[in-house]
Amino acid sequence: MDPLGFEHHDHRRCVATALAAAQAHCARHRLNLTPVRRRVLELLLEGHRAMGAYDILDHLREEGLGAQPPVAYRALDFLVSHGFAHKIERLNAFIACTDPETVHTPAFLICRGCHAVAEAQAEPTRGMLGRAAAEAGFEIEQAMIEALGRCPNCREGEAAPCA
Amino acid sequence: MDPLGFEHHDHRRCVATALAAAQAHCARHRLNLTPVRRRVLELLLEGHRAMGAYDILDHLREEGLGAQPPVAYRALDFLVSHGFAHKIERLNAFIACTDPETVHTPAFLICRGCHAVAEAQAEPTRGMLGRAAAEAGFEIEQAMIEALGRCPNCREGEAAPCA
DNA sequence: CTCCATATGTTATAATATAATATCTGCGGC
DNA sequence: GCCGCAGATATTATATTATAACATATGGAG
Repeated sequence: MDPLGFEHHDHRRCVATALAAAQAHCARHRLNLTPVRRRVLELLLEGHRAMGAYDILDHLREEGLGAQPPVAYRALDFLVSHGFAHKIERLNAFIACTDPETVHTPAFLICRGCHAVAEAQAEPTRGMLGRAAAEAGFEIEQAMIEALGRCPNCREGEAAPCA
Repeated sequence: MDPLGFEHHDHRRCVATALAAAQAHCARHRLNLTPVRRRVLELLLEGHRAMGAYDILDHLREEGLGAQPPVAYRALDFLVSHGFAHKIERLNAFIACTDPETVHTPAFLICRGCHAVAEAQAEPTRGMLGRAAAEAGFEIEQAMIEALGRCPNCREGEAAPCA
């Protein structure tokens, strides 16, 4: 998929590419992409949507990769802390990062129709928020930006039926 | 404290003022500010920080206003849905709104030192996020912006000790 | 007074997350 | 080799956050 959007795409290929990239990144940075961690990332990439820790755990359990919550949470912690995945606080769910190589402040566009989630770039230290923080003397270290709304696909299906 | 900041202030007075304003607002809009709802708002205003639903519930229980989770959650739902309070997703906690009369997109500055939370104004449909959404054809209906960092008071206590 | 809408009370349980402890595994040093 | 350590995993138990479902009360409209 396009990292910014809701468009259709060659999904099998994007999973394989992202997984290979993650593996390469881990090799370069001496990170240990263990089978569980790798599989969780793969599940997130395949799902291509926000998945709960217990959704993940169900898959792991079926595959004999672990049956208890900490297994899923530890793998997710690893992925999140190294930028391979993000947590969507609004949904208590996790999603694969669309661009792990770039340090960025992600913003998420969450469709309330189909529950798809797109990742966008944000720049919290600019704009009104940055100004307000600067005025208050607050130092922003990390920001979470999640927008709820309608994706283009879901907007098509509704529209004004009046008249 | 000033509604937008981390400054000290006449707290007793700000609680009373906000509570009176809420009461007036409810009267004008035919909203039912029942004792539990009113007390929960007062607790949030007094606490002047993000409080968990179960923190609230503890107080209610002590005061004989309700002992089960739904009591707290229902009151919080009322307050949030009418703009008297906000939920901080990042903390799974709730905080009194500093400006219920103005329709706004709040952004929160959460201090990781003292856990104070300040409310700022944001404008999600402008800036990078708005542009990204527009490009993707996504319609933002609601946004949640939560920044983690250090408030001015906590920044003072640290600072570079080198040299 | 009755009906109805709204609010409250209560029980039970769902969903999300972590603490604490034990075990395993690979690997550098000796 | 094998000791000891660091990181990873496994398991048990429990904490924390949230809601479903249903029963009861309360106050105003007709």
